Amino acid sequence: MLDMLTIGNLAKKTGTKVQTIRYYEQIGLMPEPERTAGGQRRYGEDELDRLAFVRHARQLGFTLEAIRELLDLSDEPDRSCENADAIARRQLRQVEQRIARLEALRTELKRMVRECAGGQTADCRVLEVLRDHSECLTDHDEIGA
Amino acid sequence: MLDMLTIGNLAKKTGTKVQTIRYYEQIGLMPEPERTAGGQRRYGEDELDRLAFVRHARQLGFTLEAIRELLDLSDEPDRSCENADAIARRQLRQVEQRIARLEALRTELKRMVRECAGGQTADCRVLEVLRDHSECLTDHDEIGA
DNA sequence: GATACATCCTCCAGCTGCTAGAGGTTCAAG
DNA sequence: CTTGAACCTCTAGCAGCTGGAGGATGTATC
Repeated sequence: MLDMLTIGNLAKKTGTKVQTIRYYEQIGLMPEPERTAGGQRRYGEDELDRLAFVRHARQLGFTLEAIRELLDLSDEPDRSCENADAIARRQLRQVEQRIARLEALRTELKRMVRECAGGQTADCRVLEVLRDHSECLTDHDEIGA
Repeated sequence: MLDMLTIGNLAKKTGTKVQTIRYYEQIGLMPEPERTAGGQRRYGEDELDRLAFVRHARQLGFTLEAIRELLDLSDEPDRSCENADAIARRQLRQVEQRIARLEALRTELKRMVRECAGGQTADCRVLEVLRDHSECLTDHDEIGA
């Protein structure tokens, strides 16, 4: 019980909010930790490592579902790492698609901003381009990032 | 009443889902349209233009809040277009930040995938990197896209 | 022991931007 | 006049958290 962390300290060490940790527990991404007699959570090294893993994967843009898979794989050290590799490749593909899409947006936004002469909204290029899709040069058909 | 559109036809013309149009009405982004005696929505040109504007701005990644501002500006043709310009610039900055961030992720993911030798999960580079943040070369501190 | 007060607890609601479904009504064509 | 597609309202759900209310606990100090 010496090196046990409160949820607040665990949060600090991993750069996570307290509520987020409880949320991860609720959805089964983090295990139910030990509790004090009074019902407060206490965490050990294992949980610290696990949460660090989760956070790091989140920073790399993995979904919680993908992280769940990675954690499961990580728990079975004898299996082939094919699966983990596939998940990472999939993530890489998604990131590349998002970059391509955002680059198209950037082009269009830059053009809008560049052409704005700064007069009245009646002649604003920004608003005009938004009004008339046919003025766009790039493809940006899907919505979202 | 001749050239009035049903919600379904408006949806088709703008590439929007019917529910989404009703949602936009609910949050005040689209006006309450005329109704038939039986209570069905009927749309005219103005609404078609407005929805096209909204959809186009969404495709360019503007938030609904930003779109609301742009629509308000668009309704006041005499005012300076400074504000519209500022909104577009802000959007451009955000897109550029997201690109920079995703590029850092791409670098890291590529490295992970490249180094994976295809053995067992115990030695998997993908999992190892996720476990140990210090192995990362790039900054990717914020979460999300 | 008593007290103070930071931190913890659970539960619930809300964020963005839609999307889906249940259960019922209206419209237009034949 | 009947059929059937499209419409209506209402509610709930998705990801991934975040915040707050209202109350209990843990620890330091007196």
